Amino acid sequence: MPELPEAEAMRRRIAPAIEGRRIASLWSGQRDRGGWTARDRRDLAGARIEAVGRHGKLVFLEIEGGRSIAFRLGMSGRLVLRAAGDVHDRAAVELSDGTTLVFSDFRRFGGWRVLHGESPAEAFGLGPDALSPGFGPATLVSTSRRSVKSALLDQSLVAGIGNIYACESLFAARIHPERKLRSLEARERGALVRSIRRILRASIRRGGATLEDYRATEGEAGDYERRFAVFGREAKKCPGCKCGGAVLRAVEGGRSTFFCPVRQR
DNA sequence: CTACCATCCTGGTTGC
DNA sequence: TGCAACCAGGATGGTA
Repeated sequence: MPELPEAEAMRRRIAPAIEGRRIASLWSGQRDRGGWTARDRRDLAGARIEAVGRHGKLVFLEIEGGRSIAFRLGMSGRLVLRAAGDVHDRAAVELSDGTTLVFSDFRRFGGWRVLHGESPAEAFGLGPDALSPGFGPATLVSTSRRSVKSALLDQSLVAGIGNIYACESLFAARIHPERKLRSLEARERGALVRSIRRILRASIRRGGATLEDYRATEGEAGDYERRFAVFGREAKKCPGCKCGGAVLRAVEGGRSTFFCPVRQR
């Protein structure tokens, strides 16, 4: 559920307390024994965290010496500053000043990895971040027969877009989610990229979205979900135009897609 | 190549 | 009322 805007909101929330500090110790919960190797613990003790970065939905600690700890948030992952010990807490990084960064993930779809020299994007096979200059209309030029919706969810093509923002961006760009990627015209690719950028930025401005599984109860919750045009709004009136249609829900690859069949062609 | 399926996991919801 | 079945969702790996 945390997509790019939620990951960015988390990054911004935790960064000031972490950047420039040193790692004191690494903790993991009972069910994640082995989550840190002996080598990790040895190598990272005392190491300085230079920055908190993000690429797509990945949030990572950049550590001196070209190392990093990358957290993939999955469905319900959160990074919060508090003492570790809740049943859903999976890992924690304790800093020398007493601050603790906790990775809590009650659905356990997320995970974390320590990287030595490799960039997080490389390690996880991610395409360009959706808000970076590396992502543009050219990224969407393709011969692929798959749908534009499934392409947007492919993190190796473009990183950061999940089900929510794929639906919202396609609605904004007036493109039907089941269109084949290869069928998009140049102006549609341009419109889609602009919609993606605009919506992701707008959500970041509001602190991301907060819903169901992903509740930022331990931090300040964003409220961008109130701005959703189609996501989770099945059978409700299509907003933003006078088509008079209702939002439909279709299932593709076991995943819900929300769209307006009148507005999106 | 692509579409589909099950898998991981848990809490909330639905059905009996 | 109580409990079991079912469902959602991101990523992955397997199969048709």
